[in-house]
Parts: sequence; C-alpha cells; structure tokens
Amino acid sequence: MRIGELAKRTGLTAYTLRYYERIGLLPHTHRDTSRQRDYDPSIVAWIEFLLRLKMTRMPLKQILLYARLREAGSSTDLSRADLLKGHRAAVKKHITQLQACLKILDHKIAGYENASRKKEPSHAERHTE
Amino acid sequence: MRIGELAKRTGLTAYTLRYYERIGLLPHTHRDTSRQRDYDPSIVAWIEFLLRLKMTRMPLKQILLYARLREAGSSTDLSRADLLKGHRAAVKKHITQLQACLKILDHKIAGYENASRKKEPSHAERHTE
DNA sequence: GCTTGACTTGGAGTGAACTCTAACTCGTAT
DNA sequence: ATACGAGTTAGAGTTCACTCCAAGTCAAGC
Repeated sequence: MRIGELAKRTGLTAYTLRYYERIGLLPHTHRDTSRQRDYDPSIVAWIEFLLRLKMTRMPLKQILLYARLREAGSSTDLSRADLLKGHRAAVKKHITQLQACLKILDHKIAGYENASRKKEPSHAERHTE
Repeated sequence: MRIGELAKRTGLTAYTLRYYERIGLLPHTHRDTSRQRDYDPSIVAWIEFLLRLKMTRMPLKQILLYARLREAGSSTDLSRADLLKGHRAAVKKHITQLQACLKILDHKIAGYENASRKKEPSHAERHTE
C-alpha cells in the first residue's frame, strides 16, 4: 500500500504520515523498487490505536514513548501496560470533568431559556454572567 | 482586585489574563489612579465559565464569539443559548468517543496482562497501578 | 531618596502538531 | 515520447495558545 492509499484509509494526510514516520511514531517503511513507501496493511491497526491515544489527549511525545516500547518487542509489555494504565486513569478523570462541564452547560442553557420566556412581562433579568 | 490577585484566584497567569483581554475574551478593565487594572470580583465567575468552555475544547475563537455576544447584552441571549447548545452536543459526542477509547484501552491492558501471565506462569508478580 | 515589588506596554519567542513548497523521480496511459 | 499523477526530500511556514522580555511607571517601606 502506498502513502496515498494509507492516507485515505486512516484519514490522515500523506504529510502527516511522513511527519509521524520522521518523528518515530511510525516505523521506517519498506520501500518499493522506485523508493516509494510500501506499507504493510498491519500498519493501519497501529495507526488507529495511535489515533485513539491522540484523541484522548495523549501528547505525541508520550505516544512516541509507547511507540518505542512497542518497537522494542514483547519484553516491554509490562511497561506498556503501565503506561496505558496511567493514561486510562487520566482519561477517566477527563471524562468526569467533561461531565461536570456538561451539567454547567445545561444549567446555563436553561438559564437563557428562562430569561427569554420571562422577557415579555418586564425588563428584569435574574441571569448572572 | 489587581492582576496578580486575579491570577491567583483563577489559576491563570497575569500574562494569560492580559492576553485574554488583548484578544477580547475579557472586557477592557477599569484602571486605578496609576493605570493598573482594577478588576471587579464578578470577573471571576466569567473566567471560570470561560475555562469550562476551554476545558471542553471550545477553541478560543469560538469562546471569543460567545464573549462578544455576552458583551452585547441580553438581546443576544438566544444566540448564546444556540451556541452553547451546539457546543453541548459536541461535548456529548466527545464524551462518547472517550468512553469508546476507554474500552479499547481496557482491552489492550488486559491483553498485556494476559501475555505477561502466560510468559511467567508461576512467579508472576501482580503489578497493581 | 532609594530600593523593592507589582504593575505597565509593544512586541518577540516558544512548543506542539502539523502543513506546505520546491524541485525532483517514477510508472503508466495516450 | 511526452504528459500526468503519485510519489520523493529537506526544510520553511502556519496556527494555536500562550509565555516571556525589555524598559519603563508607580506606591510603599526603610
């Protein structure tokens, strides 16, 4: 698979894929006879996982650390598990925060809707912020 | 309240507070006799809400739009409610995605632990945390 | 009256994560 | 055989959201 095809499959651009290879997130790719990258389809699963880590706000530097452990082979399984456990805790915390924000958002929206319903009788506003 | 005090109360730095004022997220502040910013304590509630928006990944540009509506007064209540409703939907979606990622993370971690148990069946250390 | 410390400004610098350009090489279709 | 499209490189540019600097002002304490 060449880079354009992989870009389509992963939703990343070819620029980004090369960038990821450059910084070490993706392994150096095998090249075909004309020196073009020839990806093994198995790379897709790794990129998808990598994107999950990214989606959950893991900085590229930490993903990079994980990627290096991954490339070092199965002797690093426990370190990788540890890394992911730490990240799992962070994600849980983050979800909790987002849920709190959601409540505040709901409250605020309700406030606006109250205000707009009350708008007819008088000019008094009880809405803070 | 001067900028250092507000920084302490909001957890932002004075640099950031000035930056936010510069780009319009915070209103131009009243100055005391020696031209220093003299904040009304009510600004704290607004900054806290603004930080909720930021925490939920609303880009500063969109927060800025909200801030401008806010400064335009209560005639913009409905627009603000709309804006927040759109954002609420985005946040909900984002939470759902994070939860999906969490499952994948759990699965992956379990995978590593299985692998390590198979590797050292008798003296396997239980690696909590 | 001098030092200290918190503030002021315009503008420059930073770090993360891309995103693109220029100039080039290939393989395939017309 | 030549045009086209997809790829190649090193390196420059962009966006976002700060973060800091230099040089100055000001009020209070010693």
